[in-house]
Amino acid sequence: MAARSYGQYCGVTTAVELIGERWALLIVRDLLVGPRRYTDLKAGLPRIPTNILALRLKELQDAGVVRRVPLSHRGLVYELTAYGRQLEPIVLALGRWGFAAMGEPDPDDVVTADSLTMALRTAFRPDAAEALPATGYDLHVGDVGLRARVDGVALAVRRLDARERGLDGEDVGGAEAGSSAEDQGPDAVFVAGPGIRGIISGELAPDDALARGVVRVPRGDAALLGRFAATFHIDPAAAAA
Amino acid sequence: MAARSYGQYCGVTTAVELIGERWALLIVRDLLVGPRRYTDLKAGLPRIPTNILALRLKELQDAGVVRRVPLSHRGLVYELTAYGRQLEPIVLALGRWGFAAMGEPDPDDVVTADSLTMALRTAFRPDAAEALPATGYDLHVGDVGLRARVDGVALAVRRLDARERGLDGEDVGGAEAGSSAEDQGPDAVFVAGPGIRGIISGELAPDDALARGVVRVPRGDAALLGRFAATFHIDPAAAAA
DNA sequence: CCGGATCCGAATCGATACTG
DNA sequence: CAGTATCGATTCGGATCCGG
Repeated sequence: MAARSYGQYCGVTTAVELIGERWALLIVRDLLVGPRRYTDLKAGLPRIPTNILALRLKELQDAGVVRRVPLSHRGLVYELTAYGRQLEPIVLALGRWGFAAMGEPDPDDVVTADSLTMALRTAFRPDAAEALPATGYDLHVGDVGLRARVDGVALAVRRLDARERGLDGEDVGGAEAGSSAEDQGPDAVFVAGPGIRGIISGELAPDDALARGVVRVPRGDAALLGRFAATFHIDPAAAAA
Repeated sequence: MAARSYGQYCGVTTAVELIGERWALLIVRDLLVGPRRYTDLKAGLPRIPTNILALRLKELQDAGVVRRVPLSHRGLVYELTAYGRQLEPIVLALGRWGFAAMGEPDPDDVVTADSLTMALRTAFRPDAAEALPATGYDLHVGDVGLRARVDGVALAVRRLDARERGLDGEDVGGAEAGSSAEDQGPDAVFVAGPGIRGIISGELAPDDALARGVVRVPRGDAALLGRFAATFHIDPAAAAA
């Protein structure tokens, strides 16, 4: 028996031996959003030591959770195996559970695109979305920008690139440059804000104005905020505040 | 920010900070079966260092997951708070996930009463049980003895005490001494066996005969084995072997 | 830049001994 | 029973370095 084994023949014990080491489940969280290169993972986990990231990736491969895929062109990505993808409901449930214990963010806590994407998936209520017309939302939290498209019971979240994020500060909703062909612009744009922070579990405060928070719905009506709240299970009172 | 924090404002990160330390989730697993004293936990986690157990219990209390309750008579127990109990579906799902990766037990792996109880809860299919008449099963794995009573969609598992476990070796099913008033004796008695090992994720092999495994249904018919397999989602072929 | 490997001090874990 | 105290063994964190 390995020296560091828990010494029990049990499913929970086995699971914890596979994905219970420090940082491992956060790597899985980011890979649940999509395949990622080594550097992407490092950027998404700013405080992970590089040797630990390399070690965990090896261990997760040995565990059959992660696969290393060379890219046709050059470079390589890590992606979850089918077995690893089975962790999705568990990670989402853990996120929901942990969310309830979250207080105010520490001043130098960070919100990453992948953690925010998973937070949206966590909060998404397909049953609430099903009754509504398809809607797109842009979310800006710190320097992360995401576009969430809700359509029937489906949720699609993608990152906004630098051009699309160009619309910040006071002219939110004005610029339209970045919208790509297959993906119409958002029906609403949210910036930081306490209500948003509530659901998407993230607020980054690079400047004071943003820290105090704003929720703006520049291209739709205020009812969109309520729809957003219902779809993502925000406390509407907090969102309205 | 604490030096050891992951530095992210995210539900998953928060959850992992609360219950991601080594041994923590296994303490939660055992407490999901019921309140336990310090020495019970130590016995259920044979390889945990005592200082780590003490430290984790403090951390879990600070996290609001565990509560320390003085006993009226003397001594004290640890129990989960309502927030801690919300981890049950997550721990069960993790157990199911880890179960799929379990190979043969290491020779000195151990099966504890609490891990076995949680394994039964993990494998239990209320929908399969619902159609069946109420049935009791006694399970003997190594020196752990449990009585599982399946009734409608409910599953109740309790430990057999030393007297009740007295029926081992060749005279399994013979002795009836220990059955208490409110809890009729079992309809079937299972001893170790490969099929059993399959579901309940446990085999301890104190002697060779037991290691090779036996499945016996002394007081019912063989159909009980199939019923057990369905209710706890065993591979019937493996169970029959 | 990407994908790590290496080195070293700091923090944590594990084993054992001891105590109210 | 319910833990502390101590100390060596591991692991983690931070920084630097390296080959493609």
